[in-house]
Amino acid sequence: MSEERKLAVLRAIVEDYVATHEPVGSRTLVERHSLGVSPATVRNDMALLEEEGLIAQPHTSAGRIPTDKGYRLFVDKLSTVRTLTTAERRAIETFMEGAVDVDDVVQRSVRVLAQLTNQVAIVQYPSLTRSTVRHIELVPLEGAKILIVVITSSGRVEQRIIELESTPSEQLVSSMRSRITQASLGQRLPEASLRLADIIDQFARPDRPIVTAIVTTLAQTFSNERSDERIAVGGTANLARFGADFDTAIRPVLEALEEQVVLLRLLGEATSPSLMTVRIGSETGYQELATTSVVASAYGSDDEALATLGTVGPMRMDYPGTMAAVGAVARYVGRTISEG
Amino acid sequence: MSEERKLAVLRAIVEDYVATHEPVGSRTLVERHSLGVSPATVRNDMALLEEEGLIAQPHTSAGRIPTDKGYRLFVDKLSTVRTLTTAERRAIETFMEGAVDVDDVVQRSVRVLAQLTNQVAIVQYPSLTRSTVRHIELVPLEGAKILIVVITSSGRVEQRIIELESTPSEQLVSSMRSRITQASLGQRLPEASLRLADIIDQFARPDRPIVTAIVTTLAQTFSNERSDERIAVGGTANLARFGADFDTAIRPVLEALEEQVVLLRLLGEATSPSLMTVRIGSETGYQELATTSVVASAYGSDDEALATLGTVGPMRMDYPGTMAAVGAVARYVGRTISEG
DNA sequence: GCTGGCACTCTCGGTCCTTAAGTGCCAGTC
DNA sequence: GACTGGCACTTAAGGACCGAGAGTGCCAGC
Repeated sequence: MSEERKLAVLRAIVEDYVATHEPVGSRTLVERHSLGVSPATVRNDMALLEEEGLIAQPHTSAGRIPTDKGYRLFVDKLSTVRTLTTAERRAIETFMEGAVDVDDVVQRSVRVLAQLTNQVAIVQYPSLTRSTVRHIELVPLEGAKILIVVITSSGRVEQRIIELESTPSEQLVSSMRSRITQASLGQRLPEASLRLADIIDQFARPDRPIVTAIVTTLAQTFSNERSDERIAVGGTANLARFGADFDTAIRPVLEALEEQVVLLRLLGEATSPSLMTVRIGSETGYQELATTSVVASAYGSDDEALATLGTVGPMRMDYPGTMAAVGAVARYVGRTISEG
Repeated sequence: MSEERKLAVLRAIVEDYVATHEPVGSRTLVERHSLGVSPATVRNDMALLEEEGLIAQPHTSAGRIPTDKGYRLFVDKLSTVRTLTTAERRAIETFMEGAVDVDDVVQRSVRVLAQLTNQVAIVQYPSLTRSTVRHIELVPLEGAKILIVVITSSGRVEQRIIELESTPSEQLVSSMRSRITQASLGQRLPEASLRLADIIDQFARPDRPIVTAIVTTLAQTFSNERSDERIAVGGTANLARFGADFDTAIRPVLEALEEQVVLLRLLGEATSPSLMTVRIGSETGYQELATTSVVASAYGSDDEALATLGTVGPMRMDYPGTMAAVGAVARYVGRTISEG
């Protein structure tokens, strides 16, 4: 009894099942892969694999399919990392080049990822709370309105227009601008938000209502959780490829896609860039997604993760290919965004 | 032979079929609606309606279902306009209140529309080419970079950051700002784009490279067709309610939703606000959407349409209810956006 | 430890039949 | 002349049945 062969059998089962979408039996397995043993031997191995909970049979007389645990082992130990073909690399580049701003980068990346993987692609917009303040601008508009613009290190530009109770003098505006800049430049947004509270006292009492209004708006913008939760989704039409098991495979995914909270949990926390997460079936933590897997990766600049992106697809997916695509797009997006 | 009764029968068929999703026969029709005649009489009417192409039977021994033409007649002549319940009105208000900017308004409206109609909702972002320039700002950043901000009458804020070949003097910046403002303020974006070309000559020759760079970027931003095509989609999970006819009803819609061009054609041109379009089945112009209908309405300020929004759903939908919801949301969004 | 052989199990795809729903038409009635 | 009751006809849907095919588990032998 060879332990290696047992794992080779598991690998063969996963690969065949992913390719054919049909339970794979001992005979076809021997035919397609040169295992050098007879079907009967393979059957013995299969019995053991089944005992270990790595494969299962849908019906007594059917072939085997991998279980969550089987895929997990496959992903962890058995799969060989695939690199993208040059055609695929070029596809990413042509698709992404010409993006004019961060929003555009995100939207294009969602499309290219969906197209590469033939799955549903999800891209989280660069996190506000993780980026730093690069520039702050106050622009008086007509009336007593003022435009507040914040540019972050991730290239994101947030703007608010608010109406003040009276028109501030040019001097006051420029004084606010410089003090606000001084307090927040280079700071993480949450910290900047804290620091700003202090500067109100630095202004003359009559000016304080105006300063307060502006600082409050800024603080809100900095800690805007809504922006942190923004997500782009694409490739839903690929759900059609899941096969006909509509209720088990498609409806739950569609429902999950409508729920931002669920999506965020699926993508997971962005820790360090180039960190790849694979959640298989029940590992997603949602019972309805028991036949679904999620491949996600953080993206960002060299040292720091800005957000995450990934794909949602059937558990029986091409893991090496998907992981390669997700990784490549994440690297590309990270580079593009940190370049500006 | 009463012409009125014939139409009453058609109305009853549409209403019943929409409610039950099953072909409706003469017996059940008489039972459910008090038509005051016998099934046999209804059968005669049905035969005539079928001759006119208003209803059809899927199989010889089945009941009748409305045809495209039947729904069309129903929508045009037979349906009574429904008004929203106060609960529904309140739902719109609570959902929409607290929107911080235009993007937020659009995203919220898509959700509320999907929820009200139980269908897929589509909202086009306010058209850039249809709005006018409200404010333009040039903000020098560190290095030779400059931030260009455009605020449009629809509340949309577009911004670009470009790198100039050299740092412009403060004087030049303020001169550019005022001339650009003068040339474009209040103008439609496409017109503003044209006018800007002329102001380059007004500057001294050494400054022209910088002016040209900025003006070119602005012109691009003004005529940015990408923004004109931006669309938000929501409620895809409602596709699950279409029933089990996956290939005919769900896949085509998912595919259409991925194609912005198709979506834009479905929504149609925004002409005047409060104009409602209903496209039924083959009227959509796409063979794949033969069992699908689109209800769309333009929205905008009182006198002018900014963009369109609507829903995509099964041909067998509750037309009065959907039209009421689309109309109400369109009015609400139009009001919100034109207010600021 | 591997293999061939064999009995066993279970799904899948047809076929056949019955049931139920609905129609169209005709002759009769008000 | 318009409506109605009755009746023969059509068809889809659901259930029972059956055979074929694929695959397994196990055992005896090499």
